[in-house]
Amino acid sequence: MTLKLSAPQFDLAKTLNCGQVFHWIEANNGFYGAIGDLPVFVRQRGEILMVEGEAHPRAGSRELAPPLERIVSDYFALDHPLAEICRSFPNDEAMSIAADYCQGLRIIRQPKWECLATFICSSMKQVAHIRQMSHALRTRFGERREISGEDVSTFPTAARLSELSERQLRDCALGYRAKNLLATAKMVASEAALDDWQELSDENLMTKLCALPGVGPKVANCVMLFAYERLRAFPIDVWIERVLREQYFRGKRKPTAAKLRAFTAAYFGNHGGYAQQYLFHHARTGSPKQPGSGGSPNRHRKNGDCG
DNA sequence: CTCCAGGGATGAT
DNA sequence: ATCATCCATGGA
Repeated sequence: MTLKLSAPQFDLAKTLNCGQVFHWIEANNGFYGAIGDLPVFVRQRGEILMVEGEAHPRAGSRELAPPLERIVSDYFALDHPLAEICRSFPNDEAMSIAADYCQGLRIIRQPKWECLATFICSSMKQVAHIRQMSHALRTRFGERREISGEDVSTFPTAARLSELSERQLRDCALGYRAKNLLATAKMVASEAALDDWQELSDENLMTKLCALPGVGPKVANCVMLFAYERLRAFPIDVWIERVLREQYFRGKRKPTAAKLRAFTAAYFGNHGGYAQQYLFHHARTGSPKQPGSGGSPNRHRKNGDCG
C-alpha cells in the first residue's frame, strides 16, 4: 500500500544524508530502508511523503501494531517544531548560514540499540565506511525483508550479536570496534534496558552510556541526540571542532575539550543538538573548501529561514 | 598533560 | 601502484 503523508518543513534527502543514520539506500527517486523491523520505501514529492510499507503485527506477536503513518512520522520527527527550534539558535552569521542551508533537516528518532551499535562502529570512520559496516551487519545477521521488490535487512538485535564471535564481527570490517561492539552487546543483553534509560537525566544517561565499551563522550552524545531525543546533546567531532575554533575561538589558543563543552552548552541552548547538526552538515557538504574527501563543493544557498 | 594503536576507503601523486 | 589522510576511544 502507498501512504501519503503531509510533511511540511521536511527534507528527506538532507535528513537521511547528514550523517545521523547510515543504512538508507537511495534508489528510484527515494530511499529503501527499515524503521526498526518495518521495511519501507520512502519518496518525497514537495510536501508529501509517499511511503510503501505494511505495519502488520509480526507473526507470533499479539500486540496491536501502530499505524504506518504514526511509525513514519514518529521516526522522522515530523512533530518537531522546526521554525521554533531555528528561532532559538544564537544569532550569528555562521549559525544563520548553516540554518539556511539545512532547511527541512530533522533530527530523527532512531531505535536505541541500532543507533548505539552503529555509533560504536563509527569511531575513527568516515560516513562511507560506516555505511558499509552497517550494511554488512544487517545483511549477515539481521532479518531480510522485502519492500517494493527490493530486499532490506533489519539491524541485528543485541542478543543476536552477543552470540557471535569477534572474528565474525571483524569480518564485517569493524576492525578493533568488533571487540567493543561484542562487549557492549553482551552488557546490553536485553534492549529493554536501553528503553529504561529514557527516564534518566542527561547527566546520568551520559554516565550510563560512557560505561559501555567503545562509548566515549562523542558517541554518547550522538546516541543521546539521535535515539534519546536529548536535543541539547552536542557531539563534538573534528568537523564541528573546526567550525567552533574558526567561528567562535578565532585567534585564541586551542580550546580544551572542557572549554568547548562549557561554551557549547551555554551558547547553543536547548536545541544545541539541532544547531550542531546544521553546523556539521553545512561544514561537511556546503562549504567550498574542506580537507580530504567528505563532500562535494556546493555553493548553492537559497534565502529564507526555517519557517 | 602527551603519545599512539587501529583499519579501510578515498584522494593525491 | 603506492602514499597520505581521515578520525574516537582507551590505555600507556
